[in-house]
Amino acid sequence: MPELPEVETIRRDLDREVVGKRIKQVEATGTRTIRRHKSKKDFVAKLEGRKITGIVRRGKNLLIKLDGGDVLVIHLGMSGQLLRAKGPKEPLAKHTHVVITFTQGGQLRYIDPRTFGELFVTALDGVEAAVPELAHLGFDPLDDVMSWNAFGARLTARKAKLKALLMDQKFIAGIGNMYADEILWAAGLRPDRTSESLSSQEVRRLYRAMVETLQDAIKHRGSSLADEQYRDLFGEVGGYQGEHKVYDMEGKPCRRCRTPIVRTKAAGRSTFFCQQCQV
DNA sequence: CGATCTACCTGATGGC
DNA sequence: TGCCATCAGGTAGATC
Repeated sequence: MPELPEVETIRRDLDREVVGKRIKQVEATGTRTIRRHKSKKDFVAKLEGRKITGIVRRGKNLLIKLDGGDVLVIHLGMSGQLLRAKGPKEPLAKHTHVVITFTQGGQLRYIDPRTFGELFVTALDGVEAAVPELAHLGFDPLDDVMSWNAFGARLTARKAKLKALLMDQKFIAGIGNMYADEILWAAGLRPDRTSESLSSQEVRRLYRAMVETLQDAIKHRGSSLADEQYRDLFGEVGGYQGEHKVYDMEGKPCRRCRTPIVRTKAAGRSTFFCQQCQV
């Protein structure tokens, strides 16, 4: 569910809310969410007593830096939520898998119905190389600013369909199914265009569309769809779903040309686009 | 190398 | 009201 704008929104919330706090107690229910650890005990022991010193985002991953040299890596998968709770008296939501209680009071809770997400603690030193998912990440569309020429060269080096390429974390880090569609609409490019077929003008349009769409989505604190599964740290829904031009808009008139938005499959995923003004 | 499928899970939705 | 199929924001791994 959560893509770059949602993860970045949570990162900023965590930056304000938990940095500087010390972990008093950790409860983990079940083992699937912490599957990289050999035991629940091992996971808990690496967290208890540690102070949170900073929060970094790498693609869709959150890195919670701890004093003592470790880092808590969190990926929310399709349905993961990080929620702040005032204390243990607040009722536990169904599918709560990890509860972190701070010495200063308050809790951080991890909820995940589908359990595709995970949490693990590892050494901060060399983490980007040691964890394959981080080591293989491509450039960050917002942090790693590059020239249109450089972006075009990367596109030409790969000969993939644009939709698949935008979602490929090894190429660009952080874009998923929903924002890939929104970016391609903003760029006026069909999802099945191949990356090496773009004119220099189209390369510029794609780059601008990518940066502006993601920045705009962060400004609106991300997208919560009909199920309102995505929530920020405080349990609030995002606002960018109201700005969607194509995603989940099958049959609705295109905002540029009034042609009904169509739904297809691309890269194995539901894909929405305008047949008229995406070329 | 890229494209396509499967698996991992629970829950919501729509057709009958 | 129930049952079944399908779909869902992600990703890794197998296969062609």
